[in-house]
Order: sequence, then C-alpha cells, then structure tokens
Amino acid sequence: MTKSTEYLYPAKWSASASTGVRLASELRIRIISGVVSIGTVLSENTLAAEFEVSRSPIREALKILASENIIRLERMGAVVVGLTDKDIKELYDVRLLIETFVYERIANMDTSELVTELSKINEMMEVAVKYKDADEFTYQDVLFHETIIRASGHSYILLIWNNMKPVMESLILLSMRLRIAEQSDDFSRILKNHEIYIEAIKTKDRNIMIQAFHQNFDDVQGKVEELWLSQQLLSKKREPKE
Amino acid sequence: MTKSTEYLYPAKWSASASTGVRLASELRIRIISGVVSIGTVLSENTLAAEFEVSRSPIREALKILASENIIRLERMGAVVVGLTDKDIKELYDVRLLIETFVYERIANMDTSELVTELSKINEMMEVAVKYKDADEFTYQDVLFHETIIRASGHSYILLIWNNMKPVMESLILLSMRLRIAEQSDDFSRILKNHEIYIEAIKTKDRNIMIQAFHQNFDDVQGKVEELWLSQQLLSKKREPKE
DNA sequence: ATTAATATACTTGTATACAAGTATATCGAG
DNA sequence: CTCGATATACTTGTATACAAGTATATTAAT
Repeated sequence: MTKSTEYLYPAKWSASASTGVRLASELRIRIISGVVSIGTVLSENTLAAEFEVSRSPIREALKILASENIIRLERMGAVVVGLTDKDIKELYDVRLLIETFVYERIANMDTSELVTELSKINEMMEVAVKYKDADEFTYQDVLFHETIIRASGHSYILLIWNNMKPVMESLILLSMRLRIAEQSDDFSRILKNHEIYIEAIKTKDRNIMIQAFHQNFDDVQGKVEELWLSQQLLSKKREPKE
Repeated sequence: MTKSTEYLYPAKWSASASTGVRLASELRIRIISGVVSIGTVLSENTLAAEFEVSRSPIREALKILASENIIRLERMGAVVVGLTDKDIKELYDVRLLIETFVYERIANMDTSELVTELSKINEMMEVAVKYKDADEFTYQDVLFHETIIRASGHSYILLIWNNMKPVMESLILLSMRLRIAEQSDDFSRILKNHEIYIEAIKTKDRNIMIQAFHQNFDDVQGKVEELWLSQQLLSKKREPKE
C-alpha cells in the first residue's frame, strides 16, 4: 500500500542477490529494529503490494525469515516473532560456542595467512571508523569473524554461521549505526579487541584468546554472564589431542 | 521422465507437509543414499516432470537442500554435492557439541519429566526392534535426542538442531534399514546406550554422560576420534556457574 | 437480543506464463 | 579442417492464475 519506510538494509550488500533474498534482508532488519513490531501478521499479498513485487519473491523471503525463527509461518499469515533479549543472549551463546570450537581447530593449523587477512580487515575497519561509516564497519566486523570461522575448514560450523549470520549482521549494524556518531571509544575498543584476537591466533595462546572472547562478547552483547563455557573449555586442556 | 525409483522416504513422516518439503525429504535421502549420484545436475523442469508437479514446490525443495549444503544452486542447474565422509564426521562434531552444551544446561534443571519422556521413547524403540521396524526405530531415536535438546529450552540450539536434523535423520534411517535384518546386537546396544543417557540425566553425573556420549557417537558414526571436546568440556567443571 | 447458517473476502499452495540470460549446436566463411 | 557468428534449446527469476481452505461478517430465525 503505502511506501512504508525508507530502506534500512544497505542496498549494495544485496546487489547481486535475488529479490527474495533482498526482501528478506530488508524485512529482517525492520523486524529486529522494531519498525515492524512483534505480533504483526504479514500476508503475502499485502507485502507484495507494499514492495511492488509478486508473491514469488515474497514467499522466498518469508521462508528465509521463518528458518531464522524471526517469523512463524501459520495457516493464515506470517506472525512476526522478532528477537527477545533471551534470543539475543542465546544467539551469542552459540556464537561463542562456535568461535571457541573454531579456535581449538585453527590452533592446530598454520595461521600465518589468516593473520595477514585479519590484519587487513582490521585496518579497513580503522578507516571505516575514521570516516564514521557504520555500515562499512559492520561489514568488516562480520567479515572478521567469518574469516576466522572459515579458516577452520569445518563445513558444518560454517553452515551454522551462515544460518545465524544475517541476524547477527542486522543486530550489529543497528548497534553500530546508533553508536557511530558519538561513542567512538566503543569502536576503538572493538579494534583493540580484534588485535587481541589476532595476537591469540598468531601466538596460539589460549589465555589471550580467553581475554579476547571476554572483551568481544562483553562489548557487543553488553554483558555475557555465562562465559563459563569458554572459560572452562579453554581453562583446561593444554595437551594436544593426539 | 521415467518414474525414476521407488520412494525411499517414509510417506507418513511428511504426511502433513507441503509438496515442496516432501520432495526435499525424498531428494535428500536419494542423494545421501547415492541413488542420485554426486555431480548430477538437477534442473527444475526435469525434476518437475519426473515428480509430476510444477516448478513451485521443486524450487522450494531445492532451496531447502541448498540450505543443507547437499546441493549447490548455480546459474544453470543445481549440482548435487552430497555428503563426504568429512561432512558426516563434521555433522557428528556439531551434534556432539550441541548435546554437550545441552547437557550442561539441563544439569541445572528439574529433569524428572524429561526422564519419564525419554523412558517412554526408549520403550517404543524396544517394540520397534522387536518387530524389526527400522523406520519406526529411527523416528524414535531421532526423537529421543531431540527431546533432550528441546528440554534445554535454548531456542538457538534447537534451531541448529532443526537445520541438521533432516540430514541426520536420513543418515540414521539408511543405516538402520541396512542393519535391522541381521545385526540386532547393534540395536540393543543403542537401547542400552540410551539408558545410560537417561541415567546420566537423572543422576546428573557427568562421568556417566561422558560414557553415554562415547558409546553413542562411536556407535552410530563408527569411530569418533575427536571426542576430545566432550571429554574436556566435561572433565573439568564441577562448580555450578553462579 | 442471541444464535445459527450462509455468504464473502481473505489466506496459502500449486500451476502456468513470461522474460532475461546462458550454453550448446549448427552453419558459414576462410 | 578450423574458427567465428548466429540460432536454438535450455536455464532460472518473477509474475500471474487458479484452487482449496479459513475466518469474519452478514443475514435470518427464534
């Protein structure tokens, strides 16, 4: 009906994507940001009219969002579920679980290339901060962590990451846009934290990595009370596995 | 074109599902079983003709399989990727990661209802063995583990499970069908193992759980060399988190 | 006024139509 | 025979059409 709102999702991030994927990204960030509020019932026809496309790409988008538990497909309409605080906390639980797992794997590998790659990304992020480009900063931040995960060469962990990535990306993007104007300390803290990540990967020193995890997850999430997992996964285990 | 093969996926398991989901299940098990071989290029039109449906549900099915990394959607056709030994190993990596995580969570909860539920499922499985019903056995086996995961109340872990479940289910189903005729020892071993699971959940004794994990993952997967994770996640950490 | 029955305006799932693009095969020139 | 251009038969992405089912509103009867 009405041209609801301006687009929240960066157009160039989905330049090569199909309409359905693009719509999913836009709907996702609207839901997570609260522009589309929880409980709203979305109908395919309404959305199709609103975005001036046919039902086909809308259906595709809704399927995607349903697979992320952001909406719930019911017989009559798709109910917006959104993200509760609990969901966000759990999302970071899983991310921590994944990153911990990944770190253990890459600790047994040659990480020189990875370190170079990460350094490059981090420098990109510095530039993004300098020009107060929250979107670019987010993009590189997500890429930073994805690069680490990808380096582990574990296809299923990567699959899980790919499933959670869009939601993660939206969360970070919204957060960064809010903070980019004033709180520039936050950004330098993230950069500092990434340097610790890089250091931990370079030296393969678990204690440094624990530090990195702490800082990273405290930073983005606010407070991660249950860091017990990483603490304990990492505290013990000094002996290599074979 | 030709009515390729008999259906491998149990019809009643997807009784209420849409055609697309049903087709995804059938295609998945054909790919995993090797009936559809790796490298094959699937076209929507061909599949639509083969299954005598339109492209719409076929598209839906292909999207699902692509999200599981079983096929790869390319510009011209969907390439069958299948599962390598590495993939299967990694799938069980993740399952172990999840189940370990879940066990830590439910160890802090009241598990009496869960134990009852699991006992019921296990008795169902005994009956399935008695009547050499591999399909029913598989169904209950998957349900057993899903019930534990669900009990943790962790929505994102459950989401991950839901993503990997179809592939897991296919793998187990094929394996059980192969073994149901002769190797009945295997089945009683699984049942015994489940009893250990239940015992571990009831008593909240990590040592028993480690034993259960070992048996379970050795059993289904053949050999899990890298049980280091569960070993170490569980070996340390006796103190409750708060 | 209340309740039951029916009509209507929705909803999704599937089938079909059309458009844009890509690979292959055919045909022609050298 | 080889190489290049064009034609053709594919491919997917999107739009539209149709069918079956559901909720709501309207209407009729008590």
